[in-house]
Amino acid sequence: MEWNQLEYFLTVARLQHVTRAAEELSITQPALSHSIGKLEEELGVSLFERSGRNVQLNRYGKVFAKRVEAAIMEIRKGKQEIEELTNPEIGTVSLSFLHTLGNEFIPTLISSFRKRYPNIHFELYQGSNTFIIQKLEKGASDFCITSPKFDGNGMVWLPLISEDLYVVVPKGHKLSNRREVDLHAITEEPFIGLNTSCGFRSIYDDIFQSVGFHPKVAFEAEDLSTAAGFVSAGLGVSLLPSTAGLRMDGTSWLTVKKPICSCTIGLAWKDKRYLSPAAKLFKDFCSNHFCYVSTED
DNA sequence: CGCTTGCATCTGCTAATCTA
DNA sequence: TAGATTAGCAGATGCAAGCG
Repeated sequence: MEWNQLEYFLTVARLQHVTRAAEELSITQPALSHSIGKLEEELGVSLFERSGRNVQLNRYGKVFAKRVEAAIMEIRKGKQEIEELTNPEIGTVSLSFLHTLGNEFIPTLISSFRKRYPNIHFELYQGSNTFIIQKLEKGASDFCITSPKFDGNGMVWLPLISEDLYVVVPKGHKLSNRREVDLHAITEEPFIGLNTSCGFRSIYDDIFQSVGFHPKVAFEAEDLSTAAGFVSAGLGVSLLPSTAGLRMDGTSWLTVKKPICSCTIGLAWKDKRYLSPAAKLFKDFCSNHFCYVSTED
């Protein structure tokens, strides 16, 4: 059974006229008649009711036509999907990212990219560090944008930008009038931390370990904005990046004089996994767009 | 192992024939 | 007489065997 036999069959079924079907298919009428005959022979049943010059689908033909139509539609859809995936101009990039990057960083990045490649679309997933890394591991995302750096298990991580971290205190706190402080200034303060599902947790753990003390954790929040909200409510102090949306009323942001506190946001992907041309374009775009950071690392 | 050759099969053509 | 079917032919393609 050949693809063209099925197309010939559907054309005759649609037009109910062998000669007109042959004209539409740009073959001779006998060739079409022969092809239909061979198909019927292979199936072991007649597909058409022939009365004189009229050809009409019989009940076998109707059943078969329904299935052939569905199969041809599926194959066409498959071809189209592959075309979309492999054509960089009309492809899709699947990207997962941390909650806190959704306010400004990701929209700005995607907006810049789409100015250059307007026909490339994005599938976006937003969640905790654990969630987005799982998405990448399972192949549900082409990339994830996260912090801190993670590698191993066949992952590649490209640093994009570095963000300074600030000591955040409630307005009216004894430190709130200071512009900068040493990290040791919050040794005895109730600290609003983050739970381990948040990637940022390991960043401040490393920083506190490097300075030789552990903060007195009062609460562990799920994400950065919740932590900022707790500080705003006067429940403690925290150490946070100056990400858009975190600078709430009722908080003061103090530069950390010692040690240098920063975090790097990067793009991660699986090294050996196939990347569509559209995904490669996005990776190259990120690499060029943020090259000043990449070259520093 | 790779290239060539010959046979078999398939597809589509024209011409002839059949049928309503 | 128009349109469908059949017969026979040519070209294209696939496959297996033979050869270097």
